[in-house]
Amino acid sequence: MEFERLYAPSLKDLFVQQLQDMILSGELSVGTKLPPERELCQQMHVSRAVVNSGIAELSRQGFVEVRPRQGNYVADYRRNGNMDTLMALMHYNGGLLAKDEIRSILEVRWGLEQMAISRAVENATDKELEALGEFVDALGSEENPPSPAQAAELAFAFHHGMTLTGRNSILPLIYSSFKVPCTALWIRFCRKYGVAALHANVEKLYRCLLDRDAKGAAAWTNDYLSEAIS
Amino acid sequence: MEFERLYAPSLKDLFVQQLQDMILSGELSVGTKLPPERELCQQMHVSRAVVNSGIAELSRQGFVEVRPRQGNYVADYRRNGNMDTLMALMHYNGGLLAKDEIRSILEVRWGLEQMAISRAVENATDKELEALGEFVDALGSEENPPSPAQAAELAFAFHHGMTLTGRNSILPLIYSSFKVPCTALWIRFCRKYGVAALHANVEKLYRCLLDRDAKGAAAWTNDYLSEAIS
DNA sequence: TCCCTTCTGTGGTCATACCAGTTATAATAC
DNA sequence: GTATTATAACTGGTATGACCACAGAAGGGA
Repeated sequence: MEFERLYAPSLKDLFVQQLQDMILSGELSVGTKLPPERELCQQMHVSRAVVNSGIAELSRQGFVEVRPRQGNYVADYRRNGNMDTLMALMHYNGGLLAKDEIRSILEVRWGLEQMAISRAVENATDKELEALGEFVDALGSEENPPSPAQAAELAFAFHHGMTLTGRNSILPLIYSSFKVPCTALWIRFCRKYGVAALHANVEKLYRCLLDRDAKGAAAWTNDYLSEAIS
Repeated sequence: MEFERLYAPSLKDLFVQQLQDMILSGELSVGTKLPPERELCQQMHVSRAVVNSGIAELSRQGFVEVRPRQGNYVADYRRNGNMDTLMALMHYNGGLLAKDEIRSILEVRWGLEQMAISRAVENATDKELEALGEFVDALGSEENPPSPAQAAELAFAFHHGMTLTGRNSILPLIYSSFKVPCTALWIRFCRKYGVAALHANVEKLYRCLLDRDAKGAAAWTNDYLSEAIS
């Protein structure tokens, strides 16, 4: 018996979702001026605070451009979007990603991964590497075999931990921003090839780190990600 | 005569800033439990709505962890932060960046830039490249020489446009997230070496794109960024 | 024709009130 | 005395309504 976690959406959430639907489905095209907030309130039977905070969230996600005292406009989220836009797009598709987006994410990860590895090989202390090993062990644990979701979480913890050892203060922040899409892909990977395959992959990378083998790690990245991209 | 743009901070902004100060200065250490929102209201003489929305923003920025119906805790922003954290840190320092952070940003840009270039060389259409040329021209315009701020804006538009030509839907989103720190660094660069130097740099990259010269572009990245890092 | 004033509409902000879940405590049954 | 259950207090979550400041249009006067 497994029960999914319940989530009670607030009026604001519903408002945001409805506008996302309308924008992403093309019902509201880029550049369209939205009705005034007061009008939206009346039509949707909510207070203005709901609409206002909802619009603010949509603005953060790059779907709407707010021009104070002029009006709200549908923005070009493909062009001016940010990481939050990506999250919203993923959530909109129910956590699923289109093939094209998967490729894009893996390409970006390839770039970041290479840098993270080279920095980690150079700068990580033995103690830090030891701490990383615990994630690898947990991932391959036989008495407590992790579920795909837990495995993805552990893999993320490992990679994130690796970025922390690299003496680059920005990389962990970016990696954190990427947490949702990354774990989604790892879960996908586990369902397809099994948790053991993910463990083997991570362990191979971990060995390279322990051996301070930058070339091997880079080669691993190439193999693993180029395979996954195709 | 130059007048800076005025900003009228709201109560929420002031609240957020004060807590950022206290956290970043170490007055509130990681893990500390904040007083209940109602108590903060009384002490700071504002309504709970101000405190609540301010805490929500701090939570987005990774400075505070909200545990509903339990309390608010100071979070480990170095470990669990995201891009918003970086923005907040920059803003906190008045747009200035520490040497270490500059190096970090340039390193990350190095990784992303290489990917963006290789993708653009492969996929950009002639028409798209032509459109990019306008940014280069504007950057080097003699009748309307841009100010450092405008030049940085143009350089960003060029690089961002380049990512758009690469048929990778994620890269532009990341690049947009990076807009603030990137432009800050370009402004710094212009003040140091002049707008013309930035123009020369961008034009060199543009030539490589026109010639579909991936190697040359990669070499340019290495030269330009490794020089800037040191 | 131009400029100034006035008015209307817009989003920005805030204080209040109520809701729901957590936790500690006290009462109860065994 | 201990375990269990009911209760109350406290916490953050949310919705509402009202007021504010500014942009832009409309109108009147020089």
